[in-house]
Amino acid sequence: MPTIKEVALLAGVSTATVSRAMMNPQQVAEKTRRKVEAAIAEVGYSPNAIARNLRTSESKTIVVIIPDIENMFFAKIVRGIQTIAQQQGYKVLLGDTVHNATLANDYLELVRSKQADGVISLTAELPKVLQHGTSMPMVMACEYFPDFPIPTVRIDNQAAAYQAVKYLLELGHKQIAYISGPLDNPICIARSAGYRQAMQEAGYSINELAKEEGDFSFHSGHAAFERLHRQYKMSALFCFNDMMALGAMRSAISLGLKVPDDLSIVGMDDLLFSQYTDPQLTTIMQPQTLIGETAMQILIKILNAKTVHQDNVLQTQLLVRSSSRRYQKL
Amino acid sequence: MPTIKEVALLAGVSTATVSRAMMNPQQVAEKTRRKVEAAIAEVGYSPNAIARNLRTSESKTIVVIIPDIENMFFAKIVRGIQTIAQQQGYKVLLGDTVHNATLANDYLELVRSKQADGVISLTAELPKVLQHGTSMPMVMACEYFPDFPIPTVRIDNQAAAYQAVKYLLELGHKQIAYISGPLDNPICIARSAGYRQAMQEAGYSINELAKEEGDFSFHSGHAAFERLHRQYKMSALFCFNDMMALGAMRSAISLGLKVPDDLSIVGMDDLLFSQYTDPQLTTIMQPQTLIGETAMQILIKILNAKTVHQDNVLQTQLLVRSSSRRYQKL
DNA sequence: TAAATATTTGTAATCGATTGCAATATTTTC
DNA sequence: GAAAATATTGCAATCGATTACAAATATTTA
Repeated sequence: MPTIKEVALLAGVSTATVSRAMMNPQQVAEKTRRKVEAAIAEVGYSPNAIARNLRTSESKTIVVIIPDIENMFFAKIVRGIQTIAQQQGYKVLLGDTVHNATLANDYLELVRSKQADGVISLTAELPKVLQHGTSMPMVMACEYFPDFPIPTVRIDNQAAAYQAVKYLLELGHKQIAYISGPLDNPICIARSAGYRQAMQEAGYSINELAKEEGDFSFHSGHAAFERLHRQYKMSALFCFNDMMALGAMRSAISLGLKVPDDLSIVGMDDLLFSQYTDPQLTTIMQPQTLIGETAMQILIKILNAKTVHQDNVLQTQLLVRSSSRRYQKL
Repeated sequence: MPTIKEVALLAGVSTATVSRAMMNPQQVAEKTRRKVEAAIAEVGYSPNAIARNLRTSESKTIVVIIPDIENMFFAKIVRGIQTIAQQQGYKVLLGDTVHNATLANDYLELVRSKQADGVISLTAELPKVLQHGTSMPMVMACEYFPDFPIPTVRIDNQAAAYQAVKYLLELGHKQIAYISGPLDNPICIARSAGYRQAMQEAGYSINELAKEEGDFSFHSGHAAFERLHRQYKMSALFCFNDMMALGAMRSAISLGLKVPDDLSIVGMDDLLFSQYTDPQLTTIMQPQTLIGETAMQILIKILNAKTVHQDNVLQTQLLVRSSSRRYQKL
């Protein structure tokens, strides 16, 4: 790999001039610049970004930490991030943690070690960060830590769950079960609270058997429904995300239930596929692209001005499709 | 951010010793090492990887270039790559190109500029590489350049398509249409050849109207089928991937067709969802995890030994499910 | 034409680590 | 206890760029 020195030699100038010809073309004379450019082309020079970053201590790169690349929910968010990043000249690198906090730390390491300027985390599985505090430029999207003040972009999880359950109640359902994500996850705690709020407002008591835990994956939704079906008689089901809702729906159908006649299902997210399954999935839509765009905009502000932005809460919307219907006695 | 100097000062040793205490603990005395470790902990030191990489000129990071993060096909491949990478101490960064060759080049730049040691490309949209030749450590997976000898992991695309179409022919279908990906894409060219091979072997001529072009996305499959349906009367459809097959299936159903009674559909890939749609999708399975694992293993060999490995062709398998059935006169 | 000013270029320090070599300290051997 | 062998440490060069500052050159002004 040719270095700046070889270019300088060939062009008959100093390395400083070569560097300037690339970084601030206007401050080097037309003629010299052309010589430099020719030399660059001739040797096929490409600057060593490592050396440059070491000197300038910025990499114009940000890292997005994703808990599970197989969950389609994150795809659109990433696209939103990319759109803004590209406009502002930032590269976006994705790190898939496979739900593994150690791996997440490896990606944070990229920022600590100056290989990236900031992080957007789509996962809350970040143990060490908490200990070191919020020292690095970082934005959380979707997930959040209730007690640490990291800038966050998210929805009102409790209100969204409340809306979903309220909708089912208004359809006349009384036995409403739900499939949660990991129980210790803040957004799941908030959504559970929304469920309870709606049920209690309607005067119904909370049955512990009406709840099962999943991990947001299709398979966990499938398995959770099988357990639910054995332990609790329900006419409606609310799932904390669409992947699990789709899994539960498949499970219900293969257990001989008709959706929505025997079981109404409401999910959350609004995935690409959710409107194309049979039946089409009723769901609480999250503005995925907007979440990504907003997160990146906030991160850029932090990087530029060190401004600390707080919670951004975006709107959700109930999309009624054909996986839910009015309650009917069986 | 504390540097190695501050650690050295605090521990009362030289920076060299601190460095060695981290890189080769066995060559520094027990007592000194403990002093250093204590100092590191006290100031919260974390080595600047940029500086380290500059000196060692390796980053223990590889980049995976993905054409479209919304296409679930790539998720499992990425997982396969990660599994092996992690075992070997490599970090994996993903770059989503959104089908954009310029962005792809940005990611290749990471390797040229020594921020990453190598690339696995899951896309063939890499114009500049061709000009510069295959100078960097690189493996292609799934896609390939027919004329440039980059180490590749892939399936036999022609044989796979042949197998799919042959299967439909054996079911008695004669009017078999197909939805291709981008027509200039090498794997699409190979799959088209497989289609033609099967049709011609069976003694059928090729009807140009039996073909439509998509871009591997769900929506393009949906749109392509609407065009096909207007221009060609078919009893069976082969799609070059599952995303398009699922889109086409939805389109067919919403046009009032029964699958598989009126139309048999065969896809390719075997996505997570493919076995859970209604009807379940018959497809040619690609060994996604294995593709990823193999690609990473080859890349590691290249990085270590500079060995040049050639084409690796992996096995596919026809998975017969309920979206296809024997031809029946209507 | 000389002085003043502006433009262009070069010199050398710097970013934060790693590492070859030399210097020093410790242990072993006789 | 001295010499030899070995283990530990430090000095200083180095990786490949950027950039403050100074020096050289070109341009304008009087």
